[in-house]
Amino acid sequence: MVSVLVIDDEDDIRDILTYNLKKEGFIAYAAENGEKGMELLNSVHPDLVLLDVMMPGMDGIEVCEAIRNLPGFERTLICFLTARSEDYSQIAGLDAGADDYVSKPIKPKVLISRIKAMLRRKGMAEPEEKSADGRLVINRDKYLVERNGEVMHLPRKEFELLALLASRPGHVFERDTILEKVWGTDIVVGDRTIDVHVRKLREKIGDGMIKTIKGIGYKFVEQLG
Amino acid sequence: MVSVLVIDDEDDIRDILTYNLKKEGFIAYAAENGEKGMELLNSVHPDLVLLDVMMPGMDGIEVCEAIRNLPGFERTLICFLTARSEDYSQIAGLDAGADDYVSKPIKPKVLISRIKAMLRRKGMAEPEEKSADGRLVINRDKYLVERNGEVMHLPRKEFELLALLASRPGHVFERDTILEKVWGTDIVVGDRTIDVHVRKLREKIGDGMIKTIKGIGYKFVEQLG
DNA sequence: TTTTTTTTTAATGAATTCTTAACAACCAAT
DNA sequence: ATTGGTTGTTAAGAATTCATTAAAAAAAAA
Repeated sequence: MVSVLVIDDEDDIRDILTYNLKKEGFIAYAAENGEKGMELLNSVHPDLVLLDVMMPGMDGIEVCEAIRNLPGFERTLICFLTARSEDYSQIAGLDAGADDYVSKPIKPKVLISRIKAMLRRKGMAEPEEKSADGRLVINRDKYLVERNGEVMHLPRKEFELLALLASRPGHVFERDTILEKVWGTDIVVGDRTIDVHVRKLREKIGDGMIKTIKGIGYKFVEQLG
Repeated sequence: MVSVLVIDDEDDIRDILTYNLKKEGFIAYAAENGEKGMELLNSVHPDLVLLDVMMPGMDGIEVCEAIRNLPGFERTLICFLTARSEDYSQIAGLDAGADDYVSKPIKPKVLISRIKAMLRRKGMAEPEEKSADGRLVINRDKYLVERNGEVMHLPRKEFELLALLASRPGHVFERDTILEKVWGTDIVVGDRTIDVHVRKLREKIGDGMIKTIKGIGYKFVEQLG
């Protein structure tokens, strides 16, 4: 399931976009400014961010740079929403790491097709991911994990769970977030399912890598000296 | 606690920067040239390096590259200090992996805000998150509370209660408000429940942080001169 | 298909966290 | 001092949450 975060200060735009995104089967979230956007980003971990350039407070460029510099969000797609009057080349010059631009006024159909194109592109070359602490190398397209030179294969769910947790060492992922990111929103699984998968992961990658935060969720341990 | 290493050959600059950094709650170190800087880097492992570009001996660019190639310092932030006369684009062209640039003459306030922006992007703890007396850091992202460098884990209710009180130091939260925010509206708990949680918090974060306002509620102490 | 692997559930027990209850201490107003 | 109301403290046991196991169900592979 693909989730999209819309950050725009205009109420109408947010409503139109989230409505159309949901109609297309995306999970849509919205924030009215950069600061709130960054908060939501942390909690929902979207696959794509639609980002208005001109906003009061933290503008789109700043938000984009902030996202690009946030560990764990390297693979998050960013698409700028620009007013027609704004000079495209200027924005391109200020390129802060966005994946695409769409000009206002936004035609929902155009936006959706651009989004799908971005996702398609992203689906092609997937570089290997490294967890921040360097002790674990995660190879996304082969579902392989390397630990101290030892390569092991993990089943899909276990792999996705590990990849999520390891994407931000130290960050506590709530159980809901884990369910949403690994299992999706439509499928319903019992509460113990996560535990069992964590159990298997701990068995395979070694105890102590994944820590339980009782009442909240799980986290991947941070770099230790 | 965030530590910063200043590498600059001018005594005045080093003094001004370390003074301002310490005033802001950072731990500051200084070195007068690249070689000594690299030594200090190894021993103190700072979160951020402020690096003068023009220095006798090893210049800033070289130091930056050296840091970037040093295992264990991939996440160390680097910020160049550049003289206005130096061509920004040239430095940008020589980009050796720095995270930001600040032009001389350096205005401390500008520098501090740039540093905070960098830390925010990097997802690191900011001095801003500190509570009133500067000795408590509440990190919701990691569900951790840090006190005098000692990190501790709090159970959910205690954490939420502390986060609420510390969100507005000095503000008195009524017992009803606390119940509503931390426990929710539907659940009903007895009168002593809050007290017990406050008791446990005081035990863990130290007495004197949370004050009782008899007949009203509780507050987190304000900034003390 | 059959076999194997992966995923989910269910059940039990352990651990942590939360709440209560009883009483002590405190403060302000009689 | 006495009273009434509020908060502090403590310890016990409720309630919640998680770990673990085994086995069933589903999915993938042979």
